[in-house]
Amino acid sequence: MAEQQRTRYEDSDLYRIRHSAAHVMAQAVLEMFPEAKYTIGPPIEDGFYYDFDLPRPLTPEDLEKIEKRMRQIIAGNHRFERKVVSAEEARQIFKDQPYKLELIEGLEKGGFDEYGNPLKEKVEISIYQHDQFVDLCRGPHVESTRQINPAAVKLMNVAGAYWRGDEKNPMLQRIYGTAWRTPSELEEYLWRLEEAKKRDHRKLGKELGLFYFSEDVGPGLPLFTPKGEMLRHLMENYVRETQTRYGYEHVWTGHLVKEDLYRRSGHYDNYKDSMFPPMVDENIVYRLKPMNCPSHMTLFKEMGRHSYRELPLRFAEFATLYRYEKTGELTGLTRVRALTQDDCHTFCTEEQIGEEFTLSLNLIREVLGRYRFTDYKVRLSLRGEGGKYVEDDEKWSKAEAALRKSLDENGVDYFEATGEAAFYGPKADFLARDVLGREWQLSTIQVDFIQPARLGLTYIGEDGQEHTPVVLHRAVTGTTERFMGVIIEHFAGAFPVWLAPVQAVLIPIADRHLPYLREVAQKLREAGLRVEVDDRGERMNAKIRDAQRQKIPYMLVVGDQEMANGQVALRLRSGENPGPMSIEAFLARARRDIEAGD
RNA sequence: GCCGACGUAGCUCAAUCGGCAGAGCAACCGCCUUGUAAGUGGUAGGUUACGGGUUCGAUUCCCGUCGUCGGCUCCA
Repeated sequence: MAEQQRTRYEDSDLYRIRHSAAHVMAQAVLEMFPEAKYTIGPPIEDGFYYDFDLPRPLTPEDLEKIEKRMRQIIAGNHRFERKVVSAEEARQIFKDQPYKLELIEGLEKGGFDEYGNPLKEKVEISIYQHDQFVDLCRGPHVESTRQINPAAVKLMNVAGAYWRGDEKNPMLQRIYGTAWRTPSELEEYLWRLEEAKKRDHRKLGKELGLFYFSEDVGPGLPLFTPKGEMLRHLMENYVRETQTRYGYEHVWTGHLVKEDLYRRSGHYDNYKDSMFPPMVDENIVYRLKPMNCPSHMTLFKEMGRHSYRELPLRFAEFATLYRYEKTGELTGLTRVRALTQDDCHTFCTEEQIGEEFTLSLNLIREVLGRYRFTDYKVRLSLRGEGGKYVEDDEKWSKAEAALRKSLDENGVDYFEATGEAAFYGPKADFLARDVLGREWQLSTIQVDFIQPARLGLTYIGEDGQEHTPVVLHRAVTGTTERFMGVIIEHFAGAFPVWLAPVQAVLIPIADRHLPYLREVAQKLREAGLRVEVDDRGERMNAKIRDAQRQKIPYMLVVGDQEMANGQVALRLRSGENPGPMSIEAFLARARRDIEAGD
């Protein structure tokens, strides 16, 4: 996990190129819409954007025109001139630009950057001008528009975005663009996008016949086919067995909970809008369970008085939760309304936090490794400004100190992010990169000093007195649905043998081989393999083609020779052809591959 | 929820100006009995997402609803 020593993005050529391209784009847009109000336009990963307040929605044809005009501006070889100005001068320059005036006010008042984050140093107000276009900007830029390669710039799409990212603010139009040093870099980036599209789990999920969504059932509520459910089962079973080996115990706490419990835990105030609407029976109000912590804590309480000798107590559950995500937030399996968490709550003493953290960490490392996620980083998510965090400075600093200590003692490299904590405590979040370099938040370990006290949890300590336990919240793969989406894309649908819903398909060359094949299939099933016999009235070639497209790890072809010798001819989805071998030899090979995680 | 685009057969996509909705694959029924990525003939498949409006006539134009996609916001 060691961070490579390299130039920060902010100091790179690419950053300057993209930042400058954003200015050029803003110029082109302002020429097209002189009454446009322009706001901010920073470089981002792989490109840049600029937000505008425009008199009408942009069309794809507009983008083409803007892009064309950008190339002309670039060809003009205009210098980027930086100038430091006073707030007063800045206000004069941007007198018709209300968003810029708001930014100037922010800069003047002790300094906030364009994202609204407070700046540490006193800020100097600077403007950049090229050609006829002036922008309030900290820089840096390239020296001249000529340093932007016009053949390596492309406008991508238009999207809505709230001014300053606040949904109470007006909606602006954001144009996304990408810019690179050379056309071949641009080509490679576009290829990467294409590749990502091919791996899209929504597309592959349908092609591989794993899951569907239906308007009849409802948005964000996936339906899993037999193959999809097999995959779920394999995923959950693997984590379950691993957890058991690590000393976690599984509990089950159902799907409905009295709303009152969530009022006491604090979830109601924070999340009532993203819970499904209440179900009322006489005068009792129930909710579909959106999280497990209060249920697990209640179970802890109901199990009677706890001695310190019983701790740590680790309650794990594969619980399907229901969250009323806003319709616009739903995306395939990665954001659904019915989600199955591999959740765990560890009840322990303050002294045990370190050990329990290490246990969770080792579990997470093992599981992510098995799924071939080797590149991940850890984010220490801390509380930020704003009202959602429970007020109790002492408990927060204790939790934060405990988490930091655990991370340090385990030699984990981490970076910090304020405002990313849960309302009840800080988190260590694991962000894994998939083979295409995209980042996913998967595992999490959270330290909670708040909820156990709120819900009145106690144990009897060595001193005979009541104490409040600490709760560690922990998830490994996060949710089955989302993780399935991620691994579909990570493996491009070609799951390792241990995860493949169908591990082998048996293909006869002619119908007369079918009885023998069925015998072989039975043997393989008895040995624990998931196999299918392809007995359709198709030719072998067509069956191989279909098996390839289903990304089935092993194709076992049988003709007269194999049948005579009690063999199968193995073909792999890679196209490799190890050829005829005995059933035992094939089983040995399959066992080896499963063990190795291939 | 907000901004924008989109919604035609199970899938991928056609349909000129508003004039009888079409192809490939898949499915089904035959024939072929096959040696490592599509053998071949035929059949069937549609309230053009849903509801309303304009029109002699709507897949096409207008309005609304639902859903999907790209973002924003949110993510216990």
